[in-house]
Amino acid sequence: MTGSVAPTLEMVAARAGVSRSTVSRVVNNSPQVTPEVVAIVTSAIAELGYVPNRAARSLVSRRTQSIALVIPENTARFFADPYFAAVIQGAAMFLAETEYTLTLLIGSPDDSNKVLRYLQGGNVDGALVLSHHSDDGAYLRLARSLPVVFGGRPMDNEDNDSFYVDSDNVDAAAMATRHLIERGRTRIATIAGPQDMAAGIDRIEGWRTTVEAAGLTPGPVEVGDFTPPGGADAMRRLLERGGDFDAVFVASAQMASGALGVLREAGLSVPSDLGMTTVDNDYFAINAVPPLTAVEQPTTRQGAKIAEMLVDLIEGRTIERHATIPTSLVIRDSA
Amino acid sequence: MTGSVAPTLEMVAARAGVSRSTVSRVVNNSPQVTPEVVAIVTSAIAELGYVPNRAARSLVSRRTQSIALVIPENTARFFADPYFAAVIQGAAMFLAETEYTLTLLIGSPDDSNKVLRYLQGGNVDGALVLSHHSDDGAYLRLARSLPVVFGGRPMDNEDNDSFYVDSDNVDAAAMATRHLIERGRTRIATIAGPQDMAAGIDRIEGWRTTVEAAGLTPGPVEVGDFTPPGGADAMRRLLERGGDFDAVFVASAQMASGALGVLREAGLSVPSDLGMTTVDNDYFAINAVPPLTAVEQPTTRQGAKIAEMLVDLIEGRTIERHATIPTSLVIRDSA
DNA sequence: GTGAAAGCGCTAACAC
DNA sequence: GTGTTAGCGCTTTCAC
Repeated sequence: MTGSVAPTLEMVAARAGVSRSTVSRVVNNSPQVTPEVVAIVTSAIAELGYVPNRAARSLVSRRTQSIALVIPENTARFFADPYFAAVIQGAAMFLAETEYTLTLLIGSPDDSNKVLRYLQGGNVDGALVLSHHSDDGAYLRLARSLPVVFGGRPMDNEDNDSFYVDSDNVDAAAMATRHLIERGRTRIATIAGPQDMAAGIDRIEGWRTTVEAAGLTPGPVEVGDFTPPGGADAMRRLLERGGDFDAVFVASAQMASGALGVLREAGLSVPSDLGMTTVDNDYFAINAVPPLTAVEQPTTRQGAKIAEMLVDLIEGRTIERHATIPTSLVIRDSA
Repeated sequence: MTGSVAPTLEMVAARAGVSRSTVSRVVNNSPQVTPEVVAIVTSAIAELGYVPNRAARSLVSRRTQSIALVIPENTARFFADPYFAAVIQGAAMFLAETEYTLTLLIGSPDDSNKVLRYLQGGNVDGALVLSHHSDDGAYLRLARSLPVVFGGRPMDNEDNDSFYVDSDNVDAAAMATRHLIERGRTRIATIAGPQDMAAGIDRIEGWRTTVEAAGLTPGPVEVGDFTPPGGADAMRRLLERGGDFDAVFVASAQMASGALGVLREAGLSVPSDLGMTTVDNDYFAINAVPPLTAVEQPTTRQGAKIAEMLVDLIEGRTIERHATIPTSLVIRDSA
C-alpha cells in the first residue's frame, strides 16, 4: 500500500551533487545560494518529487505549520448551522493559500480536556475557536500560552483583551429593527437568541435601543435557541401572550423559519398581518415563504479574517485585537 | 506568548527516576512494565502535564496519526451544501474518539497539485475524499500509494476497486418515485442531477426503472446542478415543454426548493396540481412550503463510516471495499 | 557560498 | 522488566 518511500532531502542532495544543507537552503528560499546551484537543486527536487517531511521539519524548527479549528463540544450539534460551514470554508480557503494546514478539533464528550491537552502539547502553532456559548473560560486561559483568535466575541467577565473577529451584532439588529419602523410598524416584538451568547445579547440590545430611540415602547420578548423549533416555540408563546404587536424582529433566520410555520398554522400572513426581519442571509432566509428581509453577515469572509489574524499573530506581526465584519440589509418580502 | 516550554519525555524520566524508554513504554501502554513503575511514571506525567510531541513521535514511527479530508476545488463552493457539513461532522466526531486528527484540505486554485503533493509527501496516514464530480482520476491514482476512502462512489471507467461509502442512490430514487406512483400519479417527470456525478446518474436510473416497472411511460427529464437556482431553471424548462405530467421526482431537496418557487409563481400548487418527492431530508426539505416527502440519507453516519473504514484500512484490518448506508422515506405533505 | 556536525523528542532493537 | 544506543529527516550554527 505504501508504494515507494518518499524521497528525502539527502537523496535530493546526492542527485544534485551538493550537501544537505544546500538543499535545505534552497527549499527554504535562502537568498545566499548561487542561482546555478538553485537551478540544479530545484530540478533534482522536481525529478524526485521531493516533499519536505513536516514531522522532521517541525521537530527542529519548533513550528508545526498547522492551525487548529476548535468547535466546543456543546456546539458540535449545531454544526449543520450554515454559519459554521461558512466560517470553516472561509478559514480553510484562506489557509489553502498559505503554508498552514487546518486541523479540525471537536470537543470529545468522553474527555473534555483532550482537546486542550492537544493544543497545549505544542501540536499546533495556534488555534481558531468558534465560540458560541458561555463556556469559553478554558480557551480564554489557553490564549495565554498559545496564539488564539476567536470567531465571535467570547464571553467573559473581565475586560476583553482576547483576539476576535465578530460581526456587529448590535448594529445588525438595529438595521433589521429600523427597517420595520421605516415600514410603519410601531409595536415591535422580538424573538431573541440565548442570553449566554454574545450574539444573543447584542442582538436584543440592538433591537431595544432602536425601538426606544424611535420613541416606541418595546414589544414582548421571547427567547429561543437559534434553531427552527426554538423559533417556533418562541412564536407560539408570543401569540399566547396576546399578540399585541404588528412586527417581530427574529434574531436568526433559522428561528424565523420555525416562527413562520407557526404563523401559517395560526392563519397569520407575513407581511400583511405581521412584518418580520431577521439576521443571517442564509438559505433559511432566502428559501422562506415569504422570502425574508435579512441582515447579511459575510460569514465566509469572517472565517478568512479569523485565519488571517491568527497567521499574523503567529508570525509576530502587529494586529488589532478585534476586527468587525460589516453587515448589510437585504430587503425581500417579509417587511 | 509561548509561556513555559512543553515538558519532554526526558523530564518525566528524570522526575520519575527511570529511563526514557520506560516512560515511552508507559505512554504507549506497553504491557511489560511493573504496575508500581507505571504508577510512578503516570503521576510524574500528570504533575508535569506532559504531552507527547507528535512531530518527534511520527518522525520515528513513520505514522502521523493524522487523516486528511479532501474537498476538491470545484466542490469547495458547494461547501454550504448541508451534505458536506454533515459528512465532515460525522467524520470529525468519529475521529475525536480515536488517536487520529482530521486535517481539512481544499484544492488550491493557484496550484492544483499542492494537495496531492501534500498527501504524497507522507504528511498523513490516509485520506478521505469527498468526491462529487468526474475529476477523480488523480485521487484514484493516489489510492495506490496511500489509504484512501471516498465519500460517494468515485467516477471512473475501469472496474471500481476503490474503497468508498455511498448511500444507495438508485434505491433512494426508486423509493421516492414509487411513493408518487402509490399516490396515484401516472405521468412522472424528473429533475435530475448532473450526469457526471454518480448520484446524478444513479438517481435518474432509479426513477426510470421504477416508472417502467410500474408499466408507466417516463415523463420529461430536465437536468439541474443540485442547487436551488438550478432546480428552478429546470422546472421552468419542464413547464415550457408543455407540462404533460402530474408529478415530479426531484433529485435533490435543494433543487426541489428552487422548483417550488417556480411552481408558486406559475400558480400551481403542490400536492394538488403536482405531486413532488425528493432526496435529502435536510432543511431544504423540512422547511419547504409545503414540507417535502423526502428520502433520508443519514449523512452524519456516512461521515462516521468513511472515517471508520479509513482507520481500519490504515491499521491493516480487513474490510469490505464498499459500504452502503441505508435510506428511508420520510412522508410529508408534497405527495 | 557551501559543507560538516550537532541535535530537535521520540521509539525500537538489543543488551542486561 | 528496564536501560543503552542508534537514528528518524530536517535546520542551523560554525568553519572554511
